[in-house]
Amino acid sequence: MTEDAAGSPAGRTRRRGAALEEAILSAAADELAEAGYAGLTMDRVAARAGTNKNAIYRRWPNRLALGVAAYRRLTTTISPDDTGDLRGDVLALLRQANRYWSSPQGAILRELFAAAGGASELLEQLQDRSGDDAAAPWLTVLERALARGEVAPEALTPRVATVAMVLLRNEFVVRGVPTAPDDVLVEIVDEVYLPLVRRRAPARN
Amino acid sequence: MTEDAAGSPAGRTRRRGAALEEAILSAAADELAEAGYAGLTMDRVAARAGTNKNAIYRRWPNRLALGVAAYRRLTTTISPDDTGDLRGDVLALLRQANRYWSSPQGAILRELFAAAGGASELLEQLQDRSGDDAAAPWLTVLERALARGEVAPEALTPRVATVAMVLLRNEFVVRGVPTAPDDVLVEIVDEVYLPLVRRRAPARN
DNA sequence: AGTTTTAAGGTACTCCAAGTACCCTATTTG
DNA sequence: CAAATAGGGTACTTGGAGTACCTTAAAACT
Repeated sequence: MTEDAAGSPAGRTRRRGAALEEAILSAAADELAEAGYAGLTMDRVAARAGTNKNAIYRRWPNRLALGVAAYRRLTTTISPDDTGDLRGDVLALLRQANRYWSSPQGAILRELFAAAGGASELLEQLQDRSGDDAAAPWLTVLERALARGEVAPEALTPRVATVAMVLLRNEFVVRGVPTAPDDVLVEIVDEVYLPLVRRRAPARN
Repeated sequence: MTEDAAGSPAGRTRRRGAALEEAILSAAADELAEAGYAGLTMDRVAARAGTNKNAIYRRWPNRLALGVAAYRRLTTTISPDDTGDLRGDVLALLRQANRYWSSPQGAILRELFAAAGGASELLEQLQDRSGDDAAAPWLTVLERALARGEVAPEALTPRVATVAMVLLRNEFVVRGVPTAPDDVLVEIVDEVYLPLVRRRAPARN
């Protein structure tokens, strides 16, 4: 939470450019955090930033674009634990993902995904958290496991590496659960992910 | 497309109950098909059904609920081909799914999913097409393959059976593509699905 | 048949928020 | 110091969801 209206508009020099943009984004992020995307209104963002809607619309074409931009500053990075074995690492990562999507921030992310509904330019900006970039920790975990001989080398592709995460996201999208029960995570890991990535008999065909 | 306003309101006996409900749903489905969920307005549905908003709100609590109800009558069922081998069956099924999600109906489904955004009661009603019911054709295909000795028996669970479909849906949700390129489907099948379901070395742990 | 109850029809309204228009003024640029 | 740029203030339009309320047709009841 930053300061509310940044003091009385009288006693402050008029902000421009980057400074104002900062203030708007910051206000929008605060509003997002408090009320979610559904509760993000342009009037309130303007008021909170101590400016008006014009200044916002000069920078972002619409509410959604502002929402996406503001979301990016709520974001934290995740790093994979090292539990010493593949199953432990994978479960840990999946639990992190589950916690994130269950968190208020995760709820906002889901709202934005829903609102973007296929607008790829905007979805791209959200991908840091769930798209290709999110493959990195999974690949890290698999690399460690590969060194220990636990996985097949073919598993080291983004498509394969992120399967567990994708399946988990599916729970949220399709079932609308607020949080996925832990046994679902375990099931995903044991029934799908481990059998998939572990060293396996050479494919016929 | 059914008739537009069902004749002049004067020359018709006043409809009630089921008959009216039918007319509303039918009008809503037509509107959905023409304008998508985004373009579905209560006023227009009412006008098209030759009634008024009250009659609608007496039956559905809000626009989304009406949209979901109307969607269900746009829906067609899919049946798995039998190409004779597992890879062919799976690819065929996945291509069907891709075509569906790329179709206008698929676009509507995606809009509704987005608008429902976690309202489980409504999501449930959409699951016929993408949730557990959709597992049935995959299980059928796997059963056939099991009989031929192509897959491991552990693969016959909904979670495992639907992995390919879930991965494909993910492409739509995360990337916002209007349609998934065929090589993505092939990749999903060859890199993930087949290695997963095929008879495999017993898991160590 | 007449009476009561139920639900449809008609219409007008409130409410809310997005996006726009305009004009005035402070700041920067040159 | 002038011109150009961009912020501030404010009021407005638009559009659609949801509501209120009254009138009237059709059922249900007796």
